[in-house]
Amino acid sequence: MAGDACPYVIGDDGLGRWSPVHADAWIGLLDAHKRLTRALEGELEARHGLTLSSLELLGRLAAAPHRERRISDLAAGTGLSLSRVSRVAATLEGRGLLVRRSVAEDSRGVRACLTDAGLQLTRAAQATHAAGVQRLFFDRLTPTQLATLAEVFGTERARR
Amino acid sequence: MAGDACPYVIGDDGLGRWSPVHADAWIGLLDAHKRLTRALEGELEARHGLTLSSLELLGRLAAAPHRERRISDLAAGTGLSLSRVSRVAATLEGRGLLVRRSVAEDSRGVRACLTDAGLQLTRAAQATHAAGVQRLFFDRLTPTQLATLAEVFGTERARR
DNA sequence: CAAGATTGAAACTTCAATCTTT
DNA sequence: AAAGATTGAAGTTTCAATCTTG
Repeated sequence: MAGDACPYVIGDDGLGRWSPVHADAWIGLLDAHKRLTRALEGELEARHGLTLSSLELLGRLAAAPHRERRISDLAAGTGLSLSRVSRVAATLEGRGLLVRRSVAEDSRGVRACLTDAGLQLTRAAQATHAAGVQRLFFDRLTPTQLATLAEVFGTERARR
Repeated sequence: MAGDACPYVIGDDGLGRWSPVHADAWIGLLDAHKRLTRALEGELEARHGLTLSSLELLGRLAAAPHRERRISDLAAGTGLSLSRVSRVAATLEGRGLLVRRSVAEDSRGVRACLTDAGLQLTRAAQATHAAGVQRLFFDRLTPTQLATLAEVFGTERARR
């Protein structure tokens, strides 16, 4: 807890309140995330018919050796649940963007294999997405701000 | 999994790959948001049976004069859709945390009125939530980092 | 029994009617 | 016709079986 300047106070009306700085940082973070993901997801959906989850999966496949990965590896790598990966993969397979094949050494396993059409769409969607992130996020940061964000959230990535 | 191969960049072709700083800032932001909301929502659900959306609504009611607000005001204030507010309000009414009554001057309108039980639960849940944000977010930031985050995301709040 | 994957049921959210009132 | 609110249908995600294989 904070020592002297307790940023959180239970007011007379029973409401929790933060200092302006704390509110800007926390609520602003939530709002920014909402705005960014909505805009990026909308762009992706409109131009390529993909959700962010789909692109995350496709991107992992495109970067993988042989452009294929086990379902469980995808789940662990993305932080998505196993059932969700299974369902997204089923949808993408229905669109011909990937094919599911069994794993030779372990008959329980299933590997998702990116098709040529899938790779093509993935590249296009990644270009759209990267441009969007640049425009909506990076372009609005000063070099100093960017460095601080990387410092704060970089530890987040190292954790995984 | 291919080291830190990032699913959001174009990848092996060498096109548009982000620097480590950019990747830390953007992907770390997404990961941090996911981790924080999951932890906070889980805590809130386990201890009070509330979602973040529910608490946001209840919090607005607790802060409002007479502890009541119109459905449409709640929607506008929280950024949630009207139908979502309507459904969340129905659930909360079913639990006896609020009551819906008509608006005197405008028979189309409905106001959500916090009950005593609702106020009590709201205060408890807000204390839990605030403590969680403090512990999981603020406590991990230096004053300088906090100031920068407020600077970056504060403009986000001013926009609304 | 444990692990990999899939599926059904349920929760949450949004979109598009729908209904009532202004 | 426009605004406030609700509801039905559909999409997304999670949880809890379920099935198969090790």
